[in-house]
Amino acid sequence: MSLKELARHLNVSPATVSLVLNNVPAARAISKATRERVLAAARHFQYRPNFVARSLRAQRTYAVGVIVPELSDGYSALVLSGIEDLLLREGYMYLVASHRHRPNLIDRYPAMLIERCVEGLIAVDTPCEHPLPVPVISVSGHRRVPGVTNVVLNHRRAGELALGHLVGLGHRRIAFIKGQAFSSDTEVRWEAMRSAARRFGIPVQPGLVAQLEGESPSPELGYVAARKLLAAGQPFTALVAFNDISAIGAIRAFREAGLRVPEDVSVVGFDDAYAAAFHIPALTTIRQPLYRMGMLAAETLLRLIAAGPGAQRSYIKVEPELVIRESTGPAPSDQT
Amino acid sequence: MSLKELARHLNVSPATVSLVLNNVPAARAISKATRERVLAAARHFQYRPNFVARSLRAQRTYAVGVIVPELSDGYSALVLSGIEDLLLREGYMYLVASHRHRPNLIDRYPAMLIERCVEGLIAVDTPCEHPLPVPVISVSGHRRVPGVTNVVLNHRRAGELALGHLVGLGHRRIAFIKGQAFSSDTEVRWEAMRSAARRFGIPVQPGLVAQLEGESPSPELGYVAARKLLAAGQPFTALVAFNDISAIGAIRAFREAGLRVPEDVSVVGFDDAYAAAFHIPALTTIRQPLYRMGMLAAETLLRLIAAGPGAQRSYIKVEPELVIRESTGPAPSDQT
DNA sequence: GATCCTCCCTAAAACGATTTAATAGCCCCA
DNA sequence: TGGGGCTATTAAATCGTTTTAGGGAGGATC
Repeated sequence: MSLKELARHLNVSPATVSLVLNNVPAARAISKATRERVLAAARHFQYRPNFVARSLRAQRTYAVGVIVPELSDGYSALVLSGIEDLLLREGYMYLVASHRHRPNLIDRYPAMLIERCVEGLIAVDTPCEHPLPVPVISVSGHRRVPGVTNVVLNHRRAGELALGHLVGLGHRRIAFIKGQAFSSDTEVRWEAMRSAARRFGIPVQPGLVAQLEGESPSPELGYVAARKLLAAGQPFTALVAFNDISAIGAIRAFREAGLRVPEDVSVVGFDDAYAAAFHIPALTTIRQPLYRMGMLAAETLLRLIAAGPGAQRSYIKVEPELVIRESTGPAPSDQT
Repeated sequence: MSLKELARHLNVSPATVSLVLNNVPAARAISKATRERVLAAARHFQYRPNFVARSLRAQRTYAVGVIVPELSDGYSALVLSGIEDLLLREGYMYLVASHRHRPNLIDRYPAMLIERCVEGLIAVDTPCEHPLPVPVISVSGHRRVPGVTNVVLNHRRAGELALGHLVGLGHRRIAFIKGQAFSSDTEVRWEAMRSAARRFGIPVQPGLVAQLEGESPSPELGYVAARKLLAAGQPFTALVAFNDISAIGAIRAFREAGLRVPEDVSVVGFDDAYAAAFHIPALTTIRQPLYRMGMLAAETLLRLIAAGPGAQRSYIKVEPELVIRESTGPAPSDQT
């Protein structure tokens, strides 16, 4: 039932009904009797305003778009939870699109969402190169692009936490698994690790660095990378993995090679995904406040939408946290 | 830039522009010269039709709503991936809402989505009791509700696969972890297990049945349930868990109790989530084709939308698959 | 020169709301 | 009796499209 029909039924004009139902200041001019008649009828017919019509008129959709690489990788899902909670609380909803790292989709999805008249965009671990006609928040984006606000982890601190922990346990020969080239955090995190290593006086040997390759969100990639590290033959007593998932894969590779974790090799993950706490051994990891990052992104986006184009910071920083569990331990004394 | 402005710029009527751009049959009546002029201008100004206006006019939004309990639980995310792939391919987008099992949200979200003019709804592992004015697909729904089509697993077969595998390995004392009361599959799966046990002549002892309690999507719940089973003191050599996540928690509990998996206890999971293959030990599990279930749900929904109200089946069944990995093995001979 | 095509295009009415300026009725007062 | 000031309501424009019925121009036909 439309507002017009409701008005006809009541023998008043659509304007009257609209004024009353929206309870705008101008509605004080409507007599109390009419007001109540309208409200009663609306209730009786369960009138619900048509959202599309209203959006058209008001030029507001109360919708934002979210672009993620992959829904089922733990990382995006957690950020998304934070985004969702904040958005729904504020009366917004969101459209999701996951591009699975396909470059044509990474280009097309922002355009598609904007065509759907979203009021803003949140890109999670997804590069956004081109300025867009709506405010954009990039979670884990690091490039300075006009109109884009980046929500980033304090990676310098993250590097310190990870390496500080290992160095404190006596490790000196530390291997690394870098993220995939397409992951927004890869470069920044790698730089942070290198610089932390420098500060701790730990050498970073080329033979002790592997990189994740491929797009699957499974531990397989970490497994493959760890096997490469083992194959390289250069001894190490600890590994810092790009994320928890790859850490889990690496642990499996170590185990198959007869190495115990943490007795022979300590492993530090990253993210603190659900899986981390309940893996065997439970993962020591650098926690990213992913849920909070999602909330922060959404909150900032709504603020930018409300403020109109213009004012925005380019960086919002959140702090990592070291979570010590079972996958790290003292460096073995019989270093070979 | 709107169609109207474009028309003014070209000195033609909006109707002409619309006809040409939509390339409708009636556009053949527009002279080739005009047609090309319009197309060129549209390209030049990068004209994009306003989706909201078009939706209002056509009374179509090409959007559907998806309701899930939780985004970050592996299960929903996989189903969602399937849903997304099919929807986007067909030019649809979707709005997500996750209710985290809160009853008021389970009631409100369908209404909210319908108010947003979605053309249909997919409920994943979420009860939908009331008939709604749009077609609804329920993934893992089992109740027969008018207007709701259920996409379900062949649970009878799933029970056979799980118990058949264990019985084949010599297990007779088998423990179970049932799902939470709120999970749509809990009852059906439990019935399937009981009936399979009956067919295999395996007794189902009350002391060997625990139930997941709580809403966290972490393995914690399985851990707690397994500890209850251990505390009950009744011996068992195998466990069938409600899902992979709880199986992982259970394995941790067994390990803490000094039991080896699979040497002392075999564990069968359910779902075949990403975590299953890379857990240590890798999980033997009953695979649900979650991605395909999502696709199937979306495909069916679009078909129902196209067909208009009326015709729909109430059940669509998919088949489970036994995936044998490391968490199951021969029953220990020294049964106590 | 009236009639009838054909060809090309447009006016106008939707879709369902919101909002602004205007109006109709009424009372009061000079 | 005319105007001023209320109060209660509404007409009409608007948002940006789509679609249908129809109109005008020009040439062919009778």
